[in-house]
Amino acid sequence: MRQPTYYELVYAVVKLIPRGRVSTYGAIADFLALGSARMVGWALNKSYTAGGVPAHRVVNRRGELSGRNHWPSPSMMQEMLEQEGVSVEDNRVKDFGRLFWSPAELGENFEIHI
DNA sequence: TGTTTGACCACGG
DNA sequence: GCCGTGGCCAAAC
Repeated sequence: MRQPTYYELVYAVVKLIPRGRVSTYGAIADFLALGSARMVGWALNKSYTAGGVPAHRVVNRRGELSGRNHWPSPSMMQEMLEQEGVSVEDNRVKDFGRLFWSPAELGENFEIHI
C-alpha cells in the first residue's frame, strides 16, 4: 500500500457528497485541512473521469459551475445536476444556500476508500 | 532541479 | 458590487 495522494483524499470526500446536494472547493479544502481550494480544483481536473467521482457536485463558493468547461460537453455538468434534482440557472445552482453540503457534517469519522 | 500552472478564496480599497 | 493581491501546495514540464 501507499499513502493516499492529495487528490485521492479529494475524491474520497467528493464521493461522499449526498445525491441532490452540492459542495464547494473551499469547504473540501478546509475539511481536509491540507492545502487550498485551488488544489481541489486541480485534483478534480486530473480525474473528473476517474471512476465514480461525482465532480459535478462541486461548485465554487458562489454556486457557479466553474468546472463546466472541463467536461466533455459544457452542458453535461448541468444536466447531471438536474438529473439529481438540483436546479441550475445561468450556470449557477439555484437555492445554493439550501443545497450546500459541507463535509464537516461527517464529523471526525472520515474514512478513505481507494 | 526550479519554475509555472491551477475547475479557488479571503481580504482590502 | 468590482478589481487587484496574496496565499495555498501538488504535479507537470
